[in-house]
Amino acid sequence: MTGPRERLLATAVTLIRERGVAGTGLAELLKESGTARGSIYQHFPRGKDDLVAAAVAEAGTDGRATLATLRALGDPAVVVTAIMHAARDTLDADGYVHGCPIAAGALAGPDYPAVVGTAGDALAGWVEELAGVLAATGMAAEAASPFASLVISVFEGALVQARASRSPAPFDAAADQLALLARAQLA
Amino acid sequence: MTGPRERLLATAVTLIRERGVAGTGLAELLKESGTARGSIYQHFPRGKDDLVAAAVAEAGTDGRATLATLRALGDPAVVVTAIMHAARDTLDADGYVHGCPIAAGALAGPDYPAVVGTAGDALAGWVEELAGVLAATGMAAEAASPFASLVISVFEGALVQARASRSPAPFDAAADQLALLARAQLA
DNA sequence: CTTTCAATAGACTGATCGGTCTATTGTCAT
DNA sequence: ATGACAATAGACCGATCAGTCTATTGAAAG
Repeated sequence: MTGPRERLLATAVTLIRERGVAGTGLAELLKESGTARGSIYQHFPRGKDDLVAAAVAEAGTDGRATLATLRALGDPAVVVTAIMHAARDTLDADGYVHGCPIAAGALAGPDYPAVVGTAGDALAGWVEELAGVLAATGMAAEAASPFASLVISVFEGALVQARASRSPAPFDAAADQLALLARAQLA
Repeated sequence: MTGPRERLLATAVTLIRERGVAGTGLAELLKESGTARGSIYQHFPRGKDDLVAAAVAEAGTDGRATLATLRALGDPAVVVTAIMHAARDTLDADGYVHGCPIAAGALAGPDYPAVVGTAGDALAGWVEELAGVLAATGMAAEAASPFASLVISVFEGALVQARASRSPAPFDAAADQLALLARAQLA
């Protein structure tokens, strides 16, 4: 088994995906992760804001690594459809319970300044990574960055819409049109 | 001055836009709105879940009415750029403090089932209204609905991204590319 | 005038919040 | 073996949580 730090981070990611930052209590986090209360402040001296910010950062780098693997798909249109379909399938298999931990962090509000800042960094990292993938698979450098930003916006927004309506439709609609737009960007 | 019900709803919308549903306490809501505690349960017998759901519903119909006015713009590409620019300007003037109340409701989690359901209805209403506007301004009926869904996704996602990074860039990137895609849908 | 009831002010509940503390156990490296 | 420190278990703190209650005021309708 891993240490308490890793357990806390992994459990925090799961809980904020479901309930948001303010909706996640430390008691539940400790019980769910099987960790002693003191271990929080051993690893995150500034408490919940620190802990959740670290969890968001970890989820951010994980997501970025996943984006990097899409380079192998070779075509921008295929890359964006793969992102949308993966999100749809994950959400559907999950019962529309879990959202994006980065979005949860971004909307955490003024009580959690470190969390919000970290979420901003994570999203910027995703856009940067995706722009690199798109450029490497044939998209013009000037087009890649704004298009990557758009794709991340679509991903986050479709996730909100899909969870609220308990339907994968927003991702299906997005996949087709983003593929069309990706091909238009190439010409 | 309006009655306590209207004050509660308006204040609830403002607070959940900033802090989310779980992050908004009733004590703050009462103080901010200048309302007696008992008035909550006079108008919303089931408490916070009911009250916030009503606030989300109200914000949903307000937003839908705003979308309806965009019919006057006459061109789908102009409609979508107007949405993105309006969101950008509002957010920028606001200091990136307030997000979308419907998104806040959609992510409220299992403690607020009425809120999440109402947020889903509100988003569906937005997509429906926007699809009608796009169809009325020249877009093919089959294309209008998925494109409207995409625009709402972009709006919600760009809002998350913009707030986290305190930058209007996501909306600017989105406006250009959605206009391009709108024109491609017409051909 | 009287009845009715929304609205107000505020005390009060039990539960939970995030955070601090003590004491003990376990596990390394010296 | 000893010292250092992470990890655990759990009591404890003041503050806040959503929700209930009583008492009083105000205003409109009969």
